[in-house]
Amino acid sequence: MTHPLTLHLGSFIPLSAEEKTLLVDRAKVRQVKRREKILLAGEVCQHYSFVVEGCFRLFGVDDRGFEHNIQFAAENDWIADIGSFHTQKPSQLNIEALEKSSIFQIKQQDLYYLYTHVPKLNLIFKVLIELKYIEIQNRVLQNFSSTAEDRYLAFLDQYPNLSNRLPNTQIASYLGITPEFLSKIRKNIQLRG
Amino acid sequence: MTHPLTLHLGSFIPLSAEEKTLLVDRAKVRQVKRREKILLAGEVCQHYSFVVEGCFRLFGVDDRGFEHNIQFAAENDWIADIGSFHTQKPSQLNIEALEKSSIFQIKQQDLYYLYTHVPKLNLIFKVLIELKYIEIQNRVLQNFSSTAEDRYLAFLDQYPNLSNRLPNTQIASYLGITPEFLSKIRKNIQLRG
DNA sequence: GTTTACCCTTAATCTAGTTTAAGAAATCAG
DNA sequence: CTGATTTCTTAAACTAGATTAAGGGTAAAC
Repeated sequence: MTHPLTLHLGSFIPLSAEEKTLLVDRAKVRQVKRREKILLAGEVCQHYSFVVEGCFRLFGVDDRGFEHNIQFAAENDWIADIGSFHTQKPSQLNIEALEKSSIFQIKQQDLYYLYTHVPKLNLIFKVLIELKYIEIQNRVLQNFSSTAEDRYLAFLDQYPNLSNRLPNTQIASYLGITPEFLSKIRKNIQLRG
Repeated sequence: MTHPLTLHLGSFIPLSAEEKTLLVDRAKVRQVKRREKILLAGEVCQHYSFVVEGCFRLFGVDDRGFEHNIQFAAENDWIADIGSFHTQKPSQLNIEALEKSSIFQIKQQDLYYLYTHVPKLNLIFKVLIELKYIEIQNRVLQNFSSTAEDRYLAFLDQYPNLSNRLPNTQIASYLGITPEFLSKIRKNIQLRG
């Protein structure tokens, strides 16, 4: 009855039954396997994806082939390469499921159709992008807090539910350190705390 | 005659004479001295500022008192703590003029007034935020490109005009290295190139 | 339900970047 | 124009974090 997507978007500004129908008709459900990628670097990001269940990572690969996690998204969060989606230029990033997941996807053309037929979505998605902007800016700030240990503690604080759920390799990649060094940090914290 | 602000915003979507008037009435010109701060950490960011002339930096201060530049903004660019502006929560960041500057400022309440009276500004500012999002995401990606030298070369590429204009201390703070190490990098590049 | 692939930890060695210091060069305000 | 402040460079000693390697543990998949 209550569609997860209308429930989520309606929490910003209430939506009429009509508006909900327009929305639901353009959101396609999709099951994603663990390790499956829903965006490959080189492709244009064609969808905004809303996570109903599971967990994803947005990551880039550097010149030397190392992966770097930029962002995680779990239940009730959105994931997309916002840059590629809006410019329709190839993405430099990948989006991969870290767990078996279930998502709703809205295609770029459909979102722009919805923008004109449900004008309040313009406002809602402006707010969503603002929130994502704040998230990524906090990430830049967090990277400043000098030591890797400080950054790890900040990560624990910010994602208490994800820290038990994600493998250390993924957390290390997010923090910009090696898994080995994350092990060292954990040991040091244990010895003291 | 052609106001810098309407010229800039009109380049996204043309504005009527009436819309221009509404806009210009709510944009206050301001002269800013070198070193003067237009946002202090702890304050709420009350303005979007459009740079007509001069140059600004957005920066945070870490636990140990070190400053870290997140973003620069020169002519025809906007600067604000988007997070603080939209949530109306205290900012963790500062905005400081790196040169004697001239700007137009729009207050938060005025921008929201304009959103309702000039609806297309909703769309224009959504695009502006998208562009800022892409800029900061590229910054996160750039920080991945392994060595500090690579990051410096990427910086030169991305801001060819700013690299001659900014002191090395500011560039080093943006790259996340010490000015001393930036000197070393420059020397190494010279010895080879 | 077991085999295979992934994941975590520890430790030794190594390196990119920091710190400290100090003199030379450039820039700014009066 | 000039003194004062900021900025740039060099170099030596130091440290946070990477790399490599290797053994044991855990969870996924057939």
